[in-house]
Amino acid sequence: MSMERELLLLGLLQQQDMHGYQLHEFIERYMQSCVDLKKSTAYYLLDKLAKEGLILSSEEREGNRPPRQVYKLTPAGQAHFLNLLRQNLATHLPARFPGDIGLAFADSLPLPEIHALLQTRRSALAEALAAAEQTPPHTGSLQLLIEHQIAHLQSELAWLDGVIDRLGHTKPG
Amino acid sequence: MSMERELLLLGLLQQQDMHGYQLHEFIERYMQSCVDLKKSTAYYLLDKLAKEGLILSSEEREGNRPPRQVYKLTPAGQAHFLNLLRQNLATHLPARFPGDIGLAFADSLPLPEIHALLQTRRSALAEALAAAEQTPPHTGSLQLLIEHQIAHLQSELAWLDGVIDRLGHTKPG
DNA sequence: TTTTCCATGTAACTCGTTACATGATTTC
DNA sequence: GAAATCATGTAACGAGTTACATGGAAAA
Repeated sequence: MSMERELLLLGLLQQQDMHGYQLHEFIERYMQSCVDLKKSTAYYLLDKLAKEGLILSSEEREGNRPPRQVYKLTPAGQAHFLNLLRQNLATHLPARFPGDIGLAFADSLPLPEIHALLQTRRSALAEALAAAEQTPPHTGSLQLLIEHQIAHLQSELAWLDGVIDRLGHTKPG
Repeated sequence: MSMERELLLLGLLQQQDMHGYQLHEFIERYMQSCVDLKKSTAYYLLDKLAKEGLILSSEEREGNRPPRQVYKLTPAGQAHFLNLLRQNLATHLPARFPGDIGLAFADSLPLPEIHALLQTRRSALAEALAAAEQTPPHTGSLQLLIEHQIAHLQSELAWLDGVIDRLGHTKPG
């Protein structure tokens, strides 16, 4: 499993014991900006971490709800978490921009069409930025992620505007 | 196959007929900022595109070199390419930041250590930026990708500096 | 009463990577 | 003569997704 997903699950469990459903819900709600983790994948990974001895599960039940597997870090898990964390903090992972591929081939379309298409992209981007800016403030480190997202989207928007601006006065190749 | 990889291969072949080795080399050299495509994967995908009738292969040989499969777009491939291109240009694909996961859990380490680790990350980031800035200018649209990369890395660096700055005067939670 | 929520999981599948195999050819 | 380059491919593997199955409880 990728080091990010591993770090994510161990990190959340290090803050608080949780069951799979709960973990997935939290990630979807508050961390969709940095990870995308499907429900089945979450369960699968928790199983795996348990088999590796990094977390322990214990069955709990509350009222008449379905029983849940609550996970907690083992000492080995805690140590592993800290190592992953150090590695993650010390590393810069370059981001990829799949949207650039289209730009690389934009010459294949007539200028007015490129312009219209990029305007559509711009709208989507601006909307994402507005959504991020309206996110209510969060506690501690989660707030950091939101601010990062905003800073990034602002930079993207400025860049895209520059591209659109220059579209008009390009010499045909 | 993901729409980006498909667009990438069709787009390159639309500009010029090429064989697998050549395609892979070009991508590695000039487009590593937006895609990572392994050699075997390139061959595999070309096969697949051929089976789908989007490209045609013909064997060529030059001197005593090993024979090569040179690919060219079919009319269907050309049409498909244009559709993918339109879709790509009109869409904003949100970027993910796996480096944020570590930040979300940074409270688990003592402040001086976080500081040191983030300084290491900063160095790597600054180096990537310097490398991007020293890239010799390219023709047409490829230049766009480089400029995007630079703008993005500058924004990332500014943000990271802000984070490091604020590290000192955080109240312990 | 139908839908949504809680809670977990399995089986089949796709995508992509790794590692390996081949073999001639040019460069050191 | 050894290493790197050109050129293609296969087989095995791994990670992750999709679609599905289950079943009670709460909400509409």
